[in-house]
Amino acid sequence: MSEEKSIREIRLEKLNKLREIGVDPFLQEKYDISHGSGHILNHFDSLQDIEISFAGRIVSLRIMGKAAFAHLSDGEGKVQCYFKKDDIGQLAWDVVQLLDIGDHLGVKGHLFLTKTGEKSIYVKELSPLSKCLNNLPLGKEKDGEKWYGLSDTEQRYRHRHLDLICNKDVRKMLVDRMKIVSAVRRYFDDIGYLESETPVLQQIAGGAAARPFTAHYNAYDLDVKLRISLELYLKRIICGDIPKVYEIGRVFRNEGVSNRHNPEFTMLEFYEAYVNLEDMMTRVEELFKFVSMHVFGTNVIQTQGIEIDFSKPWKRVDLLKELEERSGIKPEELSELSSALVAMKRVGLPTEKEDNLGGIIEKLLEKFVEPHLIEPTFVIGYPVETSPLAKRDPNNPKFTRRFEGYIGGREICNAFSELNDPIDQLERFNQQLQERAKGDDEAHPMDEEFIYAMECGMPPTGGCGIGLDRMAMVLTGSNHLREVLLFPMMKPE
RNA sequence: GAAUCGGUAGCUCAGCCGGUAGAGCAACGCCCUUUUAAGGCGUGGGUCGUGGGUUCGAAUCCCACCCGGUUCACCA
Repeated sequence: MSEEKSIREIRLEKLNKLREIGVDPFLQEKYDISHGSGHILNHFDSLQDIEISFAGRIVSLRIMGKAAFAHLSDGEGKVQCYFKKDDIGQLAWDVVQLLDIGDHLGVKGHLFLTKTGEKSIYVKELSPLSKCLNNLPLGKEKDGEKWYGLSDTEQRYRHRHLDLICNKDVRKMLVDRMKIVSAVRRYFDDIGYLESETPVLQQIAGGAAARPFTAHYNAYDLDVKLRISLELYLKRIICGDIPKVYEIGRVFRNEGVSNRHNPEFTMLEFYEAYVNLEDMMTRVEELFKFVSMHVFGTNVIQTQGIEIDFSKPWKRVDLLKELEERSGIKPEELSELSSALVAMKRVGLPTEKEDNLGGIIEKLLEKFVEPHLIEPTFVIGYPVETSPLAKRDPNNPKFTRRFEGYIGGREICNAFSELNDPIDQLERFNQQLQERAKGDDEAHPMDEEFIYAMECGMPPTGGCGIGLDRMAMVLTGSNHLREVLLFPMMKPE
């Protein structure tokens, strides 16, 4: 307000001056780049005597009388450029005076070493490629130590482009995440899976226990929900005799935000006919190994202070046995609701809200077992009440042929031998409806079309779901889901 | 939803036992033809998250609210 001229106004004036001398940065459509920053710095010696053209954002600028230095960043890395008035001429020198940190610039010249030994471009020609109208929070650093930058978390998430420009480690993590998703696709494509795209707008949001978002479709005057999982549609594709299918897609759950939760997140689900639970374990093992190798070039990654070698098979444990080992509660105690409640009380957990045996078992699992599942582990055999879409275990019909995979104490995947018996599936849905009637608004809804598809014949099938964001967290060693989400959910300012 | 910490210049922060604001970087001007956290001299820039209250006087104390971080709860 009281400021004579804002930075934006000053920069607009510079833009106009550039236009007056016939150098309009916004008229440029392209710039031929001979080498990227990595190539220039890594192959510096062999690039001597060659004309180099390079382009990037000005991230530092030092004008000294009749010469100037700037660092240009192409995102991957930055290269210093040297401008000397006598060599570039008056017009180009005038242009240099009108440059700012944040502008994009193209340069042509040859490589040389400065007095202090920095690999640099001796510029002969330059070409402004865009004008930055704002003051960018670009920090300075020396010897790896950083003095300034953008560190306010709120600003970083609200203005992610600034975060990407200013924070190299942030950029790397988000780029790694993109590469992870790409590698996941390649894994499934290579082994003959077909990628599908199923509806996001659904009338019955099933496949998981979660509150959905709702929307309204005007043309049909119809209330619709945003999907909470991919499962039921993908299994209908299996029923249509496409035997290997996967989808990577955004799902939406109307729940809170935390370190490990965002209302929209990316789910990977894959289904394969004629295979079972054990085959799904192999798939998960192979997938993590493949992705780790293709993104990081190694089977061994560091996450949360531990080292994980994905060339080794994951540990396999039985849910009830592991629970007994960690809590002392015997499997027999968990065969009836009444005895389970007694056991739960004995180990010091509140029992008031519990009226579901499966729910109790999962709660005990969460408290006693999950924190210990540091190395990659499959926990096998989940209760039938909380697994309405999984085949029963023939040896113990109160449990299912289902497993969850854990790394670093965090749930990574959920898989089962898919229930393909339509009679049983209908019963399970009816049980879920009873739960819903009792007030559980996350109980699974009835989906008659899904039942119909199954009645037409569904082959035995193995299926698995993986939260890709959580997978990216593990592989990048991040403690926060938001660090691997480009634009996490934020309340309006 | 609960506890707790925070919101001061474009950025990173200081000031907070009440006396209406400071630093570094960024910006502007001048000098400087191999600098690199370039340097030297000078200049400008803030409704101190929002709204109330206490007070002669509030960035500072009190209350409410907004936004964010962390931990917990919820999320099978």
